[in-house]
Amino acid sequence: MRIGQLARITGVKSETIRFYEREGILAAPPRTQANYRDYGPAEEARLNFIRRARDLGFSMARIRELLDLSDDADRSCAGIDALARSHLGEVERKIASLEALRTELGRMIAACEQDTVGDCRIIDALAGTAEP
Amino acid sequence: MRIGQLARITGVKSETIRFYEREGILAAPPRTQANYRDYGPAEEARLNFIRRARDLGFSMARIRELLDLSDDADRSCAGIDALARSHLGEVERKIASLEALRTELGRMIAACEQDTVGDCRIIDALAGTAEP
DNA sequence: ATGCACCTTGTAGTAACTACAAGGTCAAGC
DNA sequence: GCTTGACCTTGTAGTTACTACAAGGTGCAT
Repeated sequence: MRIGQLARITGVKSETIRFYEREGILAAPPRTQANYRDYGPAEEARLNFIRRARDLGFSMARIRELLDLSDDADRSCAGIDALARSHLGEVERKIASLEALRTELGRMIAACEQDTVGDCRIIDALAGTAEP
Repeated sequence: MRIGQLARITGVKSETIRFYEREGILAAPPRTQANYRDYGPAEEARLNFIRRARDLGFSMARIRELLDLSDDADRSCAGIDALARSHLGEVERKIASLEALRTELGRMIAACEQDTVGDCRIIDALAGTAEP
């Protein structure tokens, strides 16, 4: 598959795909005899992963770490464990925040259905005590 | 509370707080007689909201919309409903992605505990079919 | 043989910060 | 009373993660 089709399928612009390749987050694919990048389903999956992880607010550095978990098959369990645990913590915090937001949005929609506007506590949904 | 303390409490730099004020996402607070910005708990909550929403990958534009839901008390239920529903959809998609990621990270940690490295399917966790 | 998708390198724009400089005010501590 | 640190302003410039476009070239289908 060429870059244009991969771009259409994943919703990532061709230029962004080449950018990811330059950044080393997406390996340089084989080339056709015409020097076109030739992508397969593995690259498609990896690109979808990157795009979704970015959408979830993970930085490129963090995504690189996550991808390393995937790439370094011959890695020590201790290393994998520590990194996976740290990512798991971040993921769980994000889930908790999003669930609070979901609850509040659901509450507002329900109130609207009964035509009782109600007060909006959407800020409170995410405004728990701060910790970086 | 002055800007420095708010910055310490929320983990948002003073310069970023002023930036949010310039951008109109955080209202200009009252000033002390010394012309210092004077923040209260409401601003703290709003700032925590903004910071967390950014961390979850919401754009400033999207955050502005969410805050509008909170600010415009005298808004039509139809308008609130449509906007809340659209945000709810995005939130639910994000939760689903994060839950897949959580499951896979948990699986890797569990495998490591038994010293059976196992294969990493972390990419598959987020690489479902694409839709922008 | 025309047009479109691809190739390269390079520059520049965007969003959302982040940093720092210059020049000034305010108030607490020595 | 004077220094020090936190604040004020305006302004410029750097960072990350793209996004866009230009110039000049290749491959290939119609």
